[in-house]
Amino acid sequence: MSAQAQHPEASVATTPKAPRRAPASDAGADTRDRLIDAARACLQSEGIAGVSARAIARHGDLNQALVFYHYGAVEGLLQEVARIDSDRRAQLYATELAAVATLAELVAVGRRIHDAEAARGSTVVLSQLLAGAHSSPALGEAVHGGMAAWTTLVEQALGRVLANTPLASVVPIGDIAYAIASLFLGLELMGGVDGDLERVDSLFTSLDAVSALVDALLRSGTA
Amino acid sequence: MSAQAQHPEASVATTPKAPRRAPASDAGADTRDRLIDAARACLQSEGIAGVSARAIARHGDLNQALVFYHYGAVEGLLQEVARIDSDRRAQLYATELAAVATLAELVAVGRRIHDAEAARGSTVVLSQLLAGAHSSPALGEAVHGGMAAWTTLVEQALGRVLANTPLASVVPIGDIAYAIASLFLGLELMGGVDGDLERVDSLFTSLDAVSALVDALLRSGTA
DNA sequence: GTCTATACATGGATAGAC
DNA sequence: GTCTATCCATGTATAGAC
Repeated sequence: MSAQAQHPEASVATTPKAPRRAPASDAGADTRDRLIDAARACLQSEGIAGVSARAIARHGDLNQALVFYHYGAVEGLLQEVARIDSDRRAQLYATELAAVATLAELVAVGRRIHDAEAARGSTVVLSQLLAGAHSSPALGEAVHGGMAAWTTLVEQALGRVLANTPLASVVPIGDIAYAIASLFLGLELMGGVDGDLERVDSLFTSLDAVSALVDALLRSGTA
Repeated sequence: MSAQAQHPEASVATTPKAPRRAPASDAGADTRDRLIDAARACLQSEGIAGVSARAIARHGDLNQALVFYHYGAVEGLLQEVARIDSDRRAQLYATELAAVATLAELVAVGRRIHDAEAARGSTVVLSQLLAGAHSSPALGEAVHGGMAAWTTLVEQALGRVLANTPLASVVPIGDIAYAIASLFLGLELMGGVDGDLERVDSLFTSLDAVSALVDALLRSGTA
């Protein structure tokens, strides 16, 4: 994904050139959207190793040069994808998790989100971006924000679930939230390889039963 | 990572050419080992997106053409890396998990394995291979075997832990084992991005406490 | 803002010398 | 079995026309 670097680096971008990122202005906004979508599609079907300005352009029937005009380089575009997806995800999770008050509900929301994200293919995109982030600090930074927001939201929901419960002071909520977020990621990666769609479904069904049990125990231990 | 494919495909490899895989014979065995090591190092420091025959050669001070002579193509070499690492991992896990009889021991083994694998960098390699596997069925196949073996070993250990326990008939061992394996993977990916080494340590410490508690409950519920 | 054309670099893969 | 040299495909990035 990288060749040379005869770019003048991060100069101040004097006047009309190299809008390192979206100029925020009106015109070309549609093209930028199409570039984002194309990059996502490319990431999804070719993987991070198959991404290039030309490959992205193909996926959106766009001109290869537009990547450089609007984002300076392929990586700039990928960073933008990471940011946008992070925001969308944060909003989705915030909405879904807002009403969660029991473990069973948390599991149900987890399944719903997983199914929706898997169907949309956005977890594939995320895992590919994460793999790419390993060798690109800037991309890593762009992805990291989204992960942190994710973990925080799960943490808050967990806090609500366990509030006024004997477990509240025992269970390390931050750790568990981190584990849950990691588990989500791992499930996607595993699923991408073994192609076993029923596995995750079975897992969630098991968690349904277990969470209902724990909820009952919690209610009896509190009240 | 791919350009053209003017390779005669998987012909029968008449006589002296294109030993699609390691000829198993003596000579050149050392070179093959060095190629494997170089590929691993390359995967680790450049990521799947930065892997190429030339990049691999650089990492091992080898000649680029050797990749094609010994493995037919870059992907063949990566598949070999996946297989070898899978075998090593399966052996390590089998040894470590053999003595596990309680949840606390399982957690302790989990921490030890995670630390060892993280220190060695082999989880980074695995996650990069997994990302690459998404767009390469053959590589996916090579990686999948290792994951399955992994899950199976955890499953067997869990079975032993819960044997003669009220939970044995309630807990879906296969699902939990799959979740544990996924969690391992996810933790590595997360860690690669947020660079927070203490997080996982903290998580394992929490799990130590929880597992000890559950073990006590199990023992009192059985005996 | 978008396109075509083009420079230059890198990578896959092979032939042939050693 | 390993190396050098080489061909050709692909990719990055820019210049300049529209």
